[in-house]
Amino acid sequence: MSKQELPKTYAFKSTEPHIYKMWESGGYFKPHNDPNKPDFDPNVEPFVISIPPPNVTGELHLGHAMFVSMEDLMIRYHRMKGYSTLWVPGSDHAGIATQLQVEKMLRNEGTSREEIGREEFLRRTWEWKNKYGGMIQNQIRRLGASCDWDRERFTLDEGLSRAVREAFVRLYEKGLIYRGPRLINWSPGLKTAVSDLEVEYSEEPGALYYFKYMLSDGSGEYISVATTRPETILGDTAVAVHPEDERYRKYVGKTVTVPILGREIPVIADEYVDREFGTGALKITPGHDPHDYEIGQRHNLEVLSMLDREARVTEAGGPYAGLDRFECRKKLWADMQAAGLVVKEEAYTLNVPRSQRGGEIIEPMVSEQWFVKMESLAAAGLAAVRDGRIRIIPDRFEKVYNNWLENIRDWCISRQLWWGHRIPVWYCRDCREMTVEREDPTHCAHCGSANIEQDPDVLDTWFSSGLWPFSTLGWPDETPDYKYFYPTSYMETGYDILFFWVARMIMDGLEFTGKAPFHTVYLHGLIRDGDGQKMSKTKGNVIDPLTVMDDLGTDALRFTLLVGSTPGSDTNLSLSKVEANRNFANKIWNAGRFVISNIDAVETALPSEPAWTLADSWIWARLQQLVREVERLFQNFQYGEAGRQIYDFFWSDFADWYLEIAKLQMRAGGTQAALTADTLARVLDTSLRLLHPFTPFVTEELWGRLRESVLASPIKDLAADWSERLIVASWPAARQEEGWETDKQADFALLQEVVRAIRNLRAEKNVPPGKRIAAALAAGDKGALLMEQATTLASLAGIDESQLSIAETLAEKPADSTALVVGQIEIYLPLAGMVDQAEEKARLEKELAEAGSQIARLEKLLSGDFANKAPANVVEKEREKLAAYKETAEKLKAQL
RNA sequence: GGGCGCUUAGCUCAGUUGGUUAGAGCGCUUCGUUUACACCGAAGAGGUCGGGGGUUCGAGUCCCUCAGCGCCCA
Repeated sequence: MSKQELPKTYAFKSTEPHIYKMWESGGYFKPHNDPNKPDFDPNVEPFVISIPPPNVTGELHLGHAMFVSMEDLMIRYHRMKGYSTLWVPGSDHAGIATQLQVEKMLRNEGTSREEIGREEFLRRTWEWKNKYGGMIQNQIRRLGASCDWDRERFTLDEGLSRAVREAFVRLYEKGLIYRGPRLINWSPGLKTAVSDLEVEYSEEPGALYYFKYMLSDGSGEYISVATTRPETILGDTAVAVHPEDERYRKYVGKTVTVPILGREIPVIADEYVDREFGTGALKITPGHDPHDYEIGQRHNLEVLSMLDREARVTEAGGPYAGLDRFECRKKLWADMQAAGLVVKEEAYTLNVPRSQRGGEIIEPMVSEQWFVKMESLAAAGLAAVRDGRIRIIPDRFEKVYNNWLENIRDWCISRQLWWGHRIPVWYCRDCREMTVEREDPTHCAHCGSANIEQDPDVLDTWFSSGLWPFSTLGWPDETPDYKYFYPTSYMETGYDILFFWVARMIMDGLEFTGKAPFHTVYLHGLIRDGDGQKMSKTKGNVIDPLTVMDDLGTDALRFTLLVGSTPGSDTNLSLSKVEANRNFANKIWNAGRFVISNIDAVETALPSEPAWTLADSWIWARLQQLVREVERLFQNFQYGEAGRQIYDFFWSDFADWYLEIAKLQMRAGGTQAALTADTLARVLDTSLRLLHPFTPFVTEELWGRLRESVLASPIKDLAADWSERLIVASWPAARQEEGWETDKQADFALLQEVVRAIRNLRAEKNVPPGKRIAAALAAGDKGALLMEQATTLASLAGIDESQLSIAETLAEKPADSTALVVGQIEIYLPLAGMVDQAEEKARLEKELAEAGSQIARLEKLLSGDFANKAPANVVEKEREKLAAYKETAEKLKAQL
């Protein structure tokens, strides 16, 4: 018999690495049914998640910790349920972010990407990727992630690049990709176009500038116009008014003169103009404002570009050419002031477009870019959610999703960057035609010329991310993985990338594979600090998950994130919560230690006719109830609530009550001890299985020890069908109630009530904790039950069993004692010398008053419509309560 | 401007088919080192569930409305 000496405190630091290594090297993260192996069975249902790929050069933050914890929970649960489970890991090349990092490094070296050239820059970037790219994957391992690392993918891998190429060419061939000059969002700092989604709007104090647009006819009349960006006056090609605006009707069709430049531009009428805003007249700059651009299209206005790629004024700006956009604003306004064209300035809150990356002000401008036509793709995406092929959790996000897709605009996919998938388009210098092919061409497809050149731009990183669920499984090839594991099952990610990523994966999946890429989208919230503030380096409130894991353990961090969150809602994380859960991990450990030591102490085999005690039956009934609840909650994606219930069961029911009683039962020895150890082992086993998806490390470690102990003990049959490791143990099956549970639970609840009442009184009367006192109970028809539980009762309530008398009724009230009433049970504790009669009377009267008010409340309730209209079992419950209170009141009165 | 969410104990939050005495962790008070655990145990204090109205036998939970805070879209 191996007597293990387990440390008193759970040592997560030494446990976690060896457990993870055991799992990974043991192949436990791989799907048990692999389509690439000869014994593959296509009938086994797979369960698949593709990881939201972190930026390849990123560092672990709590957002990662959140999704890894959540997805690992989903994966482990399904693995234990017997699905062939696959979690595909990988990372994203993150075009802009990575390029910025490498450029920063180059700057530190005193050079730049322009200086070293494209080829060298890419070589350096790959070098950087190879050096830092593995870091985040190892940090994800520390979180316990059970993904199949052999299937790890990177968006710039050869296979995934082929997928990108295939997707682009297909869209192009279908006419869904086009190139053209359009108004796009330009990032002057990064010198690239960005998509609408990559622009964030922030409210900032600014000014509204009012000025005069003089009529060109020399009449001296003018239209007063307001703008927030005076420099764009240089690009104006019209002034618009509302067609029904009486103030301006007479000017429509005339022309006005652009200040300083002297260009004549028309006054047009358009319904878009808001008569209430500003002066009711709107300057139109089609080259630098999205709404103006549309108006310009409607009226065939000229589009002037008055800013270049660095946001400096172009030739179109005449004397201002070469000035920075903000300098120009100042100078032009000053000049206009001098020319008497200024009306006024007033304070105004601007909605400033800023780059999601870096925060600089974005300039709308016209540029030649590649776009994807979204209309048909969006319609398919909408349909998939509408008809239930895809379910979004929580469902309120379906509305957000619909709203976005219903108003979608074409997606600008070209980026003026070097790090990414290069656009597979070749331009012919001879015939000017484009060649778009799956394999790199050497000749123009139109004229055969070899004088061709590839488009210098790369694709938006999200273009490749959108293919992720199937490109990682081998698409466009029909690989065994793709055929078996695609479509995937859940897509779990933060709601902040619903549009960026989730919607695009859905559209791409439907377009390219004809299938929804997953059937369930589960969205989690953002992690904030303990006071609900967004974490940021400037605020200094960032919690580093690596530090938390170092200090408090991975299980504690995971449990905190999982239990502290509800779907779609933000989570406030504080270290005190993680500490509490570190304590929980320790509780699990110590309860486990206790159970194992008891199993090791068993010397007798189990009897053929088990005689379960009340406590045995109770804890078993509670456990089965828990299993049913957890199953129900998991099915409803309420992982947090499930975790909470397991926590409560384990700590309150199992550790606080059952373990204490088990100590007594073990003391009895023999078959009683064997039965108790058996129950301890069963309950611990099931608890660890339920907890494993939440806290994989401590449960795996402990379960291994438990299994060893059981196998080495007389109750070894219990573990006969256990797997070797908890990670692949079977998930506890929910069973139907057998009928006896309610009564046993009620009996045990009564025992608890009696114990609590006595403990309460002892504390109130300052009875020394160790002092065993006498007690006399008049228990009515509960007499038999309590007599049977006498030992337990005595032990838990600190009563000397030899001085405990339990009867149905007492002939006379024991002298010099204090009385307690629990329902129909009277409890007399002879606390000689400690009893103050007056105090005693006051206490009993207070209790009687309490009972009285309850009786009044319940009688009123039961005499009303409630008794007729509420369901019978609910009414019955209230009747029973009333009866109990009446009995209590009765007994209390007798005391007074 | 449109949409969504939140408002529950001093603090941070649970509470999803409405069931009548609203829970947890931390913090607080009192007591305690009995051979699983002081990262612990026992006992306790603490809430008109944001305001108002409605539906219902019954509302923290459903509906309307107001207020404050936050987020998304335009």
